[in-house]
Amino acid sequence: MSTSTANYHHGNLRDALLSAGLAALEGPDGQAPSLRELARRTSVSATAVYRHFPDKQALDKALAREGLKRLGSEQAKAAKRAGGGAEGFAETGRTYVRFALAHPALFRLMFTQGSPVDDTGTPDEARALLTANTQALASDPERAETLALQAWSIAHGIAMLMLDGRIPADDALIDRMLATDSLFP
Amino acid sequence: MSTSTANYHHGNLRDALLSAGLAALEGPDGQAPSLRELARRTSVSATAVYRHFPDKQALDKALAREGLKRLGSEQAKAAKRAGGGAEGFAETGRTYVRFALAHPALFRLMFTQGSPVDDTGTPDEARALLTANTQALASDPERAETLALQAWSIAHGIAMLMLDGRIPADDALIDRMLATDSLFP
DNA sequence: CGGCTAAGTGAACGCCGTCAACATAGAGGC
DNA sequence: GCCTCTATGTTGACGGCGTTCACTTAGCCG
Repeated sequence: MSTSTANYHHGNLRDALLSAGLAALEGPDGQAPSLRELARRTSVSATAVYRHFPDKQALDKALAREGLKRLGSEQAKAAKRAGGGAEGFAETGRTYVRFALAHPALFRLMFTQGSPVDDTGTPDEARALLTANTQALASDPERAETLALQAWSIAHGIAMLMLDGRIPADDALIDRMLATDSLFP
Repeated sequence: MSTSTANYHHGNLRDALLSAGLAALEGPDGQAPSLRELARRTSVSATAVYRHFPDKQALDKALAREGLKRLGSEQAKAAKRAGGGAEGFAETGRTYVRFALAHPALFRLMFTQGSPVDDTGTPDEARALLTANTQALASDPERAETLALQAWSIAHGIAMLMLDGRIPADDALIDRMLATDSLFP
């Protein structure tokens, strides 16, 4: 979120709404908050929201973008902590799944929200990490791209299946499923 | 009452609602239909639905169950057509992803709907196939279970990322990503 | 044939997202 | 220093949603 400070009139509503939204998404209900609920929590009328977002979807998209940013930064931190390389790459995968389990509603929102084709050319950090890591680990660039998509898919699949209760949300299981030597010969 | 055919009174509403629901889920809007919308399409008042389902979620669950059944049967057919074995197993994966792309709203509903822990002990066909295939292909039973979850996750991940527009929904790409020799050494 | 119950109806409630019309606070030109 | 202009807020209303309640009806069973 941006850095602005003053809450002069009623406040810099945009940031306040995003904060309230992120807070609500961490709530125990696991539900995406409604626009009216967010307005209520910010002590503002529902229609005030429309001064800052054209519609609810735009608000959701902004929340999703913030979520992506956080995921990327956590992954980068984890990879660095692991010392980069293959082990760092593996750590980004584990972090991906753990992030989903730690912030289920936010994670869902991040991917429910429309395709990111509209992004401004700069890919998010998570994606950049993925590309960089796979290119470093594979010789052939085509093989690198396939590897990137495969790695993303398996992490995403594990995350989703665990969120949906299809697979036990077990930390040890995450490790076992993502063990690099049992994947990608 | 006879459970099957007649639409004497106003019809066997339950089946009619499920049919309408499945039809709506195939629609181009990619949206899950509302309870009222389904009632309208069945020429019945909204509250009539509550004679057959305790709430909307129960209706959705019934639709999800039907979707799972169809997926399982398509997978079984595909595996048989491929002659079983490793190639048959690979074919179930491809079929999984193609099913998701062919019926996006239904597929989403199938997994959005609460955990199937409440099922009656008999797992769905898709799951049974997965277990059987992996047990046949791996020696160690623990390795078989891991393999099953990994295979499920990567197929599910590809499906979801393609549905969400994160990855191009390209048939050739599905094949490339699921190529067995590039996964699972 | 008459009553019982399963299956349908309509009105109403409190949510939701959104629109149109109106209010106001603060900035900036005169 | 006042006055206007605009950005930001408010109220009220609309139609749609899921759900509850009180009511009607249709067909079976004794």
